[in-house]
Amino acid sequence: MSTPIRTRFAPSPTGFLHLGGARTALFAWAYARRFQGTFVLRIEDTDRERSTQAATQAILDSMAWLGLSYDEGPFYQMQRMARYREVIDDMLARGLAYRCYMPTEALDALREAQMARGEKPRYDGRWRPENAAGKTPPAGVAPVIRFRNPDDGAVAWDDRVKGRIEFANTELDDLVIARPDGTPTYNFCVVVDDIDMQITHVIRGDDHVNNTPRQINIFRALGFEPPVFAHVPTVLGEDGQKLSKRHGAVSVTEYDAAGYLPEAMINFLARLGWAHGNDEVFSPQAFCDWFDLDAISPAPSRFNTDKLRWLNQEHMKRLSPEELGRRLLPFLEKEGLDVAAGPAPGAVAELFRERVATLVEMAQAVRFFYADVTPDAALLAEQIQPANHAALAELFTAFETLPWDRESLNAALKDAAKRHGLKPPQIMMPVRALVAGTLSTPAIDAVLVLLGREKTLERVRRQGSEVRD
RNA sequence: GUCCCCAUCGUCUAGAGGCCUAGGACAUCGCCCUUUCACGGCGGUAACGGGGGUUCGACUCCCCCUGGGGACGCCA
Repeated sequence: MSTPIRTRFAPSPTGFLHLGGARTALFAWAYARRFQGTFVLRIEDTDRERSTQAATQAILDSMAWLGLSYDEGPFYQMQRMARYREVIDDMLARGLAYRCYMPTEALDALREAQMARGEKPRYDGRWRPENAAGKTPPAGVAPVIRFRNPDDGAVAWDDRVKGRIEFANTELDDLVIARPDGTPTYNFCVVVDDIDMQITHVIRGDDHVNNTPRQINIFRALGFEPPVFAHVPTVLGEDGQKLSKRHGAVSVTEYDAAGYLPEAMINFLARLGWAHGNDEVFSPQAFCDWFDLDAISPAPSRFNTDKLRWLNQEHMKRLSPEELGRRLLPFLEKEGLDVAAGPAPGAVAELFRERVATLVEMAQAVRFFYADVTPDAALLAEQIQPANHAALAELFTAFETLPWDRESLNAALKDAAKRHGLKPPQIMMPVRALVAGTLSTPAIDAVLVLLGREKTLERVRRQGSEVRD
């Protein structure tokens, strides 16, 4: 019996949850689900300047929308201060950490000088106990606390997605684990939290690989073996550049608002850097059943809207009409439509799901079922001409009494055309223009059935009054 | 600058030394279906960055180059 798996997602609430973060969360969540493990949510809010409650809420909302449910948490690092101080005091007492009185200006100058010499900028250890003997702390400088990193040897780990990675300890310096005001810093909190929360697998963005050796050193100093690490590659924008605001939508909530289905989003994000043979369209459940760390590609991948749109349509096609209608409902309301005044959203959605890629597009396309349309005058003039006046007039009269079903409507449409020597489109297109205000609709008989006799007659009579003259 | 990582069609990817005449998907192009727009069906264009090894045999393993990305904070 192997130890139960515990993964975590640890965002810092300094902004919305972006696509890269969402995919990282997805992988950590799926891995826990796959092996009946525990998924922990931890909010890393030690940066008081930039952390906001609004950002925390946005992250929570995004995860809820995607269905990434957590088993423990959310834990907030700001509420764990006492614990961090306890560990820091212990490290100080055991000589694993020390106070450094170097002013930030001096540090900046040091770094600049090192860069100028072509060296990697890093702290020189001047306040290490062995170097500081005899030095008196300058007055008025509140010290930071630094972790005493090993001087030699190497730190290595077998990354589950990147393979073996090794860093020489000489590349690392003594990092600050507590600021002058006593608040602990990221690399330190992460280690204490991962130990306390018994995290077995750290799945995070690969912008953290450089932090990993430092964290491993802290784990060991504290007497713990580090967890398994899996660094997932970056999600780039469509242009191959790092994701940023100028790429348009980068927040997952924007995809919710744009009418994407969460299951499509999960499907898309999952396929970025991961594959299960040639499977392209699958459910969140299937993903959890198939997912494993070793199958993650080590290379960064680009976001692709075309593929997301295609996947979204595929998932819309897989939903039952009723369910799709339920998903569509809020978008109809957002369009300002009175849903009660028209056909059931499910019936409409079933008719339109093969022609649009998002729920927003669908809500816009089905607008004419729920609100009056004012066809463009030029469109009407183009569609309604002397040649089809008589046929249309005859058809509209038939509309008053024929059984209101597809078969009857279709027959009436064709008969009217035939009797006047017209081709079916010559009669169907004007009807489309009249009732929908556009020439591009599903089969017109199906549209009319849903629209209903009353509204149909109302529209053809009012808009097409000239036909009867 | 230093360190770390990465490298298959335009894009996402399959590929664990012979199964590769490199497969799938999106996008794109053509044809078919069609009462519009879609959907769907069929077909096409399109890739192993370069150079060295290792091997009977490299997309697959090793090295170098090139090209990308990331890190170097009292941010996370």
